[in-house]
Amino acid sequence: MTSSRPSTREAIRAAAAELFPAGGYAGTSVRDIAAAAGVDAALIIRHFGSKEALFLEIMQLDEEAQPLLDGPIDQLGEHFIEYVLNAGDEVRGIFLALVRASDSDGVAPRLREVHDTAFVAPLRSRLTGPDAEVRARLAASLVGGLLYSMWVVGDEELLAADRTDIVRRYGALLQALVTP
Amino acid sequence: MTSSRPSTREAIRAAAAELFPAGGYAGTSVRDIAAAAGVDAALIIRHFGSKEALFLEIMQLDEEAQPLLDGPIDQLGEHFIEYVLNAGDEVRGIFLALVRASDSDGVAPRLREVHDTAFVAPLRSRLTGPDAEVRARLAASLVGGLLYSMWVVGDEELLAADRTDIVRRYGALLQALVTP
DNA sequence: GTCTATAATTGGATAGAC
DNA sequence: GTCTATCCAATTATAGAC
Repeated sequence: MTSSRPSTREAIRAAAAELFPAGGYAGTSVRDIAAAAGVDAALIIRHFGSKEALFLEIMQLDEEAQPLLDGPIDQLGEHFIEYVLNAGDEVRGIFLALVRASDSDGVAPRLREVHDTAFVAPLRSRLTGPDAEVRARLAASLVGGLLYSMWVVGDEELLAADRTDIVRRYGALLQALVTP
Repeated sequence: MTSSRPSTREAIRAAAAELFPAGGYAGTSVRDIAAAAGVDAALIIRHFGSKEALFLEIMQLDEEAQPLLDGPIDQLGEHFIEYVLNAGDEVRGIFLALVRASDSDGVAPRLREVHDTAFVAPLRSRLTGPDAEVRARLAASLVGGLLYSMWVVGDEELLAADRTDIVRRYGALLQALVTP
């Protein structure tokens, strides 16, 4: 609002959003971000306070990234897996960067938060029954496990496999937690 | 073999095996390891070549860490989940440290290797059918997802939940991939 | 084999001119 | 708001005495 040139701050944000997931938190220096953004390194600290503050400001999910869960309950499993596989680089990048930087005290709570809002809460909202809480969290484990093996581990055979087959098979497992 | 005092090298190994999983790769300095081991920092480089070489020498699974898979095939799901939950700090520590350091080019292949030998291969060996390969890798995703949510994310409700309940529920999902 | 001292680099963050 | 110059701390790794 007070800025006369909004481009600088946005350029830093855009560069950070690209470099942090690619190179990791420790592997991405403030100077790297500054160079990619075409600005001076000092401006990053001046605008965001610290490297970690910038990281945490970028690595969060806005409301729009929440998956739609309007569909029929008996297809929730497949639909959610399909969403996770297609949900674009943004969610995947945030997930990846947070997981790999989660040994830092500052980012560990953020990973919990993103995991909760992206996986647990949407599933929890549509589950019923006495064990809904545990089932929702196991469901979130299952979903996170797919992201883990494909993008953290980088399982080549899984990445090369037929996506509709994965959606069908893995979605059926998720469905078993949703409607036991 | 050539060393007159095997204690130094072992002391370094022990300290590294404890500090790396706890503090992460970037968060653990050579000096930290040296202090914990009660040796000089220069000896670490002299004995292992580099920090990364030490990390990679520690963060691997020896054969003994492989789970036994002798039991009945129709209880493999529960047994494997039970193994993963109880399999001690060693496997968990290696898994954790590798996941969080997997943005480095040097450790990414090692994570794939450990994931393969600890999760994929044991399951793959007991699966039959045309889609055994994909099913084994989805099963490994499922298993890794549980470790992810409990130990990387640190889902408190899941950690506090009844383990036998988790084994029963999550094991049933794994079983559905083993014997469809 | 071990340790002291230090090199050589890189990092985040700051001060102050413009 | 922006940039130049720099500080200061921390890192891995090495050289050489003992």
